[in-house]
Amino acid sequence: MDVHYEDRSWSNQIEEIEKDQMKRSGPWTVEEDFILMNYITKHGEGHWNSLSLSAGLKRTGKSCRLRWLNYLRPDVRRGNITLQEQLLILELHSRWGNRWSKIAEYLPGRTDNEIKNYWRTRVQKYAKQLKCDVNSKQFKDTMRHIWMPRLVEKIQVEAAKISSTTPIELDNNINSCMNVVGLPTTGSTKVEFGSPQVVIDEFYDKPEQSSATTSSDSFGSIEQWSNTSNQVDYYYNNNGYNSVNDANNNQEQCYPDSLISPTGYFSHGFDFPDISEIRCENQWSDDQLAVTSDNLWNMDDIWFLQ
DNA sequence: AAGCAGAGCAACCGCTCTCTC
DNA sequence: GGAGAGAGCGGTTGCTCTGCT
Repeated sequence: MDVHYEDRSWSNQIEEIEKDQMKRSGPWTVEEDFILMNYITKHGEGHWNSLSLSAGLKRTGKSCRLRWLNYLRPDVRRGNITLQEQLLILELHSRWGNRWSKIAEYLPGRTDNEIKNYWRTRVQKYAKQLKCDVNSKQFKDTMRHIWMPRLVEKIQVEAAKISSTTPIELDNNINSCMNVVGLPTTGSTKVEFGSPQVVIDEFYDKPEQSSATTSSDSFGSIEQWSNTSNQVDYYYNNNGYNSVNDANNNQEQCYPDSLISPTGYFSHGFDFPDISEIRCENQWSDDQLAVTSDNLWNMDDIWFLQ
């Protein structure tokens, strides 16, 4: 809906301009979504202010951009944050803090807004329950020593379930596989089903002794290989990596400079510390530790904390 | 059934960064 | 190098939904 001011009288033009400047706010309507999607499909994204005007939307360019990026983009993934994604968020947040967009880069389809909301609603709530600051050492310790092992354990259980019941047809069902493990779908991703080992790696050197099957699609590739370890290892790599020698397979592997895992969960192995010690140190009660969302700290899990 | 509280999430705001002229 | 516009990012707000009393 192009507006040609030059075809009208001055008063009409001014009226039109004033009308354009009365920007709408609040929830987007289906019609507005449709207009925005149509316009971007035809003309592409960018230049949001002029896009808004040209498309005939009474929204600010910023608002259009946000709506597109967080909601209308075809590759936006909606729905529950998976266990793997939760683990990833905790890990990456411990490295980068509130760099939501950077964290979002590692969770394809998730937006920075969504991750930020997750952090604020779930993680900060949990910190509140523990009566400690989300940035405190106390809370970071809980994350590292209690929450993350718990997540890893749950991921292991899920992985075991998958391998013991239905073999996954990697070639035919790549997207659902990615959904099951909740792994990034960009770059090359390796997932070991049936054992706790899950590897996310874009430039990972394949262990020579492992037998692997690989499938790929437009999003990347996924590789399955035989079990050699009971550890859960998450290896990340991206551009600008450094190398770490892997003692297990005596082979050099590449790790990104920016992704040396601060918590250790995404490095080689991890330790399960004495939880009672941490609890004692921080004087946390069962109630404090047991009550939270995400089904991670329900009452059934109290045994774990004891 | 009504009222209330809390959770979840979409959208907005303000600041900063980047790019262009 | 500086100004202005556009874009991006993180923090905050406010609306809606759900569950509890």
